[in-house]
Amino acid sequence: MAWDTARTRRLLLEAAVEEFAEHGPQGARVDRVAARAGVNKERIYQYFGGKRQLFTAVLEAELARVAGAVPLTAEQMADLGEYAGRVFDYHCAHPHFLRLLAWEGLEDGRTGVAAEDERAAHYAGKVAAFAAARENGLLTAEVEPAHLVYAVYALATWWFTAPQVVRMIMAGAGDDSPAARRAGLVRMVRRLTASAEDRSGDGSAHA
Amino acid sequence: MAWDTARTRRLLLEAAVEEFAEHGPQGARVDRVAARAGVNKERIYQYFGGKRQLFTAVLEAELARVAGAVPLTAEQMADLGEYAGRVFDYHCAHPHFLRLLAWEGLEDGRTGVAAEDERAAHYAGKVAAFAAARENGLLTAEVEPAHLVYAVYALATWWFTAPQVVRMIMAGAGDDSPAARRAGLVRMVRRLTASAEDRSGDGSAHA
DNA sequence: CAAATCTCCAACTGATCAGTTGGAGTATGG
DNA sequence: CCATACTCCAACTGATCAGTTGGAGATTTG
Repeated sequence: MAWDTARTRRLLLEAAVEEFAEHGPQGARVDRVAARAGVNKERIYQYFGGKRQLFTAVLEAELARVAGAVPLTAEQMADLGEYAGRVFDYHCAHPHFLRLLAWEGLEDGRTGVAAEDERAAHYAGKVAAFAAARENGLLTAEVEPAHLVYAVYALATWWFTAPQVVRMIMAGAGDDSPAARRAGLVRMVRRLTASAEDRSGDGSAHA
Repeated sequence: MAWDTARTRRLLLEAAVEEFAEHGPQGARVDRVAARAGVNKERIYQYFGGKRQLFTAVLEAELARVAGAVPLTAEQMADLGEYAGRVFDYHCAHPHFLRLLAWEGLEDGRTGVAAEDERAAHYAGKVAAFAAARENGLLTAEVEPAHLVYAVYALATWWFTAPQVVRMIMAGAGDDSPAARRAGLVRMVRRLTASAEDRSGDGSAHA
């Protein structure tokens, strides 16, 4: 049978995403990654170099996936609430990513940030789109575009980043389903980003 | 000289806060905690039981501190933007806490949440205060009170939770000082929480 | 088909670290 | 002033784990 090194590599990377998302760069066990992949752990050193590099590879792979998955089109720009909703949906469906990001944040300073240039460019694009929308009157001028970008991501993702706190906050509330969370998120982002003209309406002008 | 066991305990706890905030429950080293405290590590097992229990003790101690530090008074309730600003200020001054919380969030599910009942009650109090303010017309009725509580904390704390992402988002922006961040935060929370009457004004009615 | 190369793996190594132990020093109570 | 109990510590132990090695088998190439 022909060798399929690409498959072995892919199996290892998939296993590593799970392992690192679950346990973080410290808690992840190289042996477990190999076992999950059904491959000898020595392959990790051949293909990736070591645990550290494997983590970076995992982060870069997931970063690439997420960047393409939730694009910010001109249409999205007209209703940022719905855009935030889609970001929320993505992370509901792929809970690994924000865990990896959280671990990266906690390691921040100790090690460099993966793929920093591409990511910086990615976010610069978002900020530029927000700034353009503000020029066109689609977006409030009361708040800095960069701060609005911050708010959209903060509101869309904090559910996943501090799940234990969210659970306690929502404990009393009646409906705490993902759908209810999403609806609240969409409404909040609309309120936050709506321009003055839109705001004169009923607050759900975009619906 | 008289024994001062309380002091030894306190030294260990302070050292442990630093160590756990920096490296997390996995990465923290018992030997390092003892060295920082200038105490033999065996004391940790006598006073706290073990690494795990020490982490819980650390979390509970910090939780107690933060709960008292940023109260939500009736006066605060009238300007939630400023309340969010004070939460932000606290975490600027005490960066340990949110790191501990982030680690707790990542461990969520694997181990129980520390002091869950007190904390749940704490957040229930916030939600109740928001609900009351809504009745009084101080707060928008468009969004669930619990979701507004979520938003205030998400917006006030995400700076610290995903510092690497925030850095990239803010890269282009001119002024990215803590003061600028705080100002943006205050304005956003006001926009988000203002009731319909307030919103008819210029958006900074609370200033 | 033989030499060179690649894939795979079990077993090993050396370092690290949580947790323990035994004993020496120090206060306290009778 | 002695018995008891508490405080402190250096050295040890056993487990875990990242990373290595040497070799067995499969594949390619000339």
